[in-house]
Amino acid sequence: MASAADFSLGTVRTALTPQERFAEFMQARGKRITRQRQAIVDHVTARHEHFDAEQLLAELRSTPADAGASRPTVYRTLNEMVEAGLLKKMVLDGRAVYEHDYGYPQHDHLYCTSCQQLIEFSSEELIQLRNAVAATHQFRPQGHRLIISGICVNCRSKRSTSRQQDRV
Amino acid sequence: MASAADFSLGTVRTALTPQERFAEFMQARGKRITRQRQAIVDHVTARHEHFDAEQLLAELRSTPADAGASRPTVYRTLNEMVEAGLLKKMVLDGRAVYEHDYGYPQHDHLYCTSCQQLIEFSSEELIQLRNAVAATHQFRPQGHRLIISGICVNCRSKRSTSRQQDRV
DNA sequence: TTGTCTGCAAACACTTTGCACTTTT
DNA sequence: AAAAGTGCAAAGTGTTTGCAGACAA
Repeated sequence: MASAADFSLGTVRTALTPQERFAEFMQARGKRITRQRQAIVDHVTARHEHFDAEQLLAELRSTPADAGASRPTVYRTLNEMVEAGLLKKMVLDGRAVYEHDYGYPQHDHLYCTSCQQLIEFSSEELIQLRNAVAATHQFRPQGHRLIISGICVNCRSKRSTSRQQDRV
Repeated sequence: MASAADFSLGTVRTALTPQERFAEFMQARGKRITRQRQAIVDHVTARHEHFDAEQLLAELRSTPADAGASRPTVYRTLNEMVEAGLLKKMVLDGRAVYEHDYGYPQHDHLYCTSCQQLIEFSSEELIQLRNAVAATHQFRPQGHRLIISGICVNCRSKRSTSRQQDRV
């Protein structure tokens, strides 16, 4: 049977396309690649922004080509994509927000509480800090999530006009 | 009118007790200190662990002295306590978890995905890292949240017996 | 053909809200 | 007495699930 780990071309680049990886993951557990699942994976793969389930659902519906998918199917498929390692899920203001994970380097976020924009950043120091802290507590780290909330440049300037600002 | 900021005794220590601060906050906006609100604030203040709304509700109900409070009142009061700066709220696995904020130094968490335990830690370096990153993006930081998930010492040892491990 | 999917509607967990009655100030 | 609070039941979110018909392998 084929294995994704057999290849290793350089740094973060991965051997399989997200679609291939998904197919492999699904096949491995006897799940099928249906029209809906394919449409969802393709659509998500085509864009690199953060998004939530309802957004995706709406976009799929407005797409002429693929006939879209129902809400349950969208939610089910997003979960499968997270399990497959294609997407990473985070919870913001009560709803799940997804971002690409497969083939992307580890990173964290700046979250603008005024316009809800997520800005990515990576920090090698943070990883080291994380490992050091974990070691101190004899804790085995599996992952982490840092969200720095505040006001982004855009909102800082137009802040004077309309009252912005929300919870942290 | 009285102001909490008039005092400033030393480092992290605060002048008013949580109860006093809450009372001041409420008075300032014409809200009353009812039996229920008092019971909730007292109960929460008496313990320093992390907790969620349902837990608190159950504890209040099982407490003989105060007759407890209804679910809506518990939720309403928790929100008020967060607004008053007494509690900090974070969302974990779908529900809100609260911890003391007033008079406590900034800290972050290690989260055991096996037993759901939260372990606190503080890191001055993290604050600096945060500010440096924010500065790079001309972002005005208002707060941050770092959660390192993994397996705690206890679960690491008893891990062999029953299969643990969950999502990040 | 067989077993997995889909979509619908209903169920869910957590949290908030409308409203009549109660309580604090 | 006046204003704000409480509790109940109901409404809301966002997300999941049972099930009968639809479809991929």
